[in-house]
Amino acid sequence: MKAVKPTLLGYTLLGLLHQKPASGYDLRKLFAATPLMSYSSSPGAIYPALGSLESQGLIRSTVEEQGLRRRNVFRPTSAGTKCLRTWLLQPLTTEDVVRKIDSVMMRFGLMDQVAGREASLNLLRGFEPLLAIHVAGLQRFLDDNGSAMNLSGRLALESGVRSYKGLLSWSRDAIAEYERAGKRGKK
Amino acid sequence: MKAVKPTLLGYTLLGLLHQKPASGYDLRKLFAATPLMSYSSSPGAIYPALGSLESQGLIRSTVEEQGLRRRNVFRPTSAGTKCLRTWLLQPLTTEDVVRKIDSVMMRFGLMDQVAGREASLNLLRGFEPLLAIHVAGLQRFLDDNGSAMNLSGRLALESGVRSYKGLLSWSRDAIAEYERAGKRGKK
DNA sequence: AGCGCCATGTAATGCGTTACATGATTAT
DNA sequence: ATAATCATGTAACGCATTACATGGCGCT
Repeated sequence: MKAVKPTLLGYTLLGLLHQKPASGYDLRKLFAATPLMSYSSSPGAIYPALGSLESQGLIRSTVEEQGLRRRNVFRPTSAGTKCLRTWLLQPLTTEDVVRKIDSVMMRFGLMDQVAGREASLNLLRGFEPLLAIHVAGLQRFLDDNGSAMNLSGRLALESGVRSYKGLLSWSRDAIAEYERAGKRGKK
Repeated sequence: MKAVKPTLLGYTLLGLLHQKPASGYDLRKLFAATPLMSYSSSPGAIYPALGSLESQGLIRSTVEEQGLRRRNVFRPTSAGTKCLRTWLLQPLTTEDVVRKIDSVMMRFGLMDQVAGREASLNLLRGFEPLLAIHVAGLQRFLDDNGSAMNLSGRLALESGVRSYKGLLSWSRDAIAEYERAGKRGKK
């Protein structure tokens, strides 16, 4: 078995297709219409990415001619779904928190549908302590070096610290929300 | 005169060199030691970027052999400083706010040293209303579509909204801080 | 007949990442 | 002596961006 490792965009497409089969054009519209992500809806990004997923056997396309123009509708293969799950369920690393937040949030956003609520809650429970550690480190750096920096530099750094603090409190709220939803579900 | 347009990393290096001349290795250490940015300290990023800046005439290198090993110390040329200022003082666009926040924050962080406090405050004053508009748009999308999304998807979106809200309130605090500092300075 | 949208792509370009490579110098 | 650190790079690779290209369909 060969190593198959889509890019973040690839995984994202895979996740979206898992939620609902779609054509390249559908996906482009989706990217353009939702603030979900920082991706561009450019065809030069999406069509090649779909092509590469298909050539790796992770998605399959079927042509639909339903009265209108020809549409190339993609859906994940079982290998694709498996690959997606593996990516989603991968344990979180410090590196993920420090430099790949986008990827983490994307994984989380797709998680419910593909891997279930248990898994989502699990991810959050791993996320929170890693965030707490990182926030503490940033705060420490700011305390140590802030006074030696010029105002705009210090404020820029502060904005980064705040943003991680916000994420930390978000993660706590999100855990609480899952726990509430879980209780309701079991009643 | 040819068009000279460094990348974000290039501008960042230019800004750091404006604050203090440094060698490639110094810069790598700086990137590794400070949480300032999301960049990697990999030599494969920094040395080529420095090379390209040099070949564009934006920085110049002088070899220093002060008792130790050979060090290639870079500093901006006057063209480099001018180019940096132009980038910093460029008006903010909606696009910047929606998809290039990193670049905006980097510009702000470097601003005091290169363009003065007036300019920093000016940037913030342009930033705040653009942020407010964007936050309103995100909130609107969330209100309209939130109930139709699954829990993890909605929470992921919420985290994005919160993060922009945090940035908005940061920008207000930062403006206030500049105004206080300005008053103190003029007394 | 012509304009604009639907739908799919390709080509050129440039950038960062990872990994590899080299040599000189200080510490143990 | 040899390991670690200083200091500089190069090569291969993959990826996204921008811009261009094509053709069918629907409206006016």
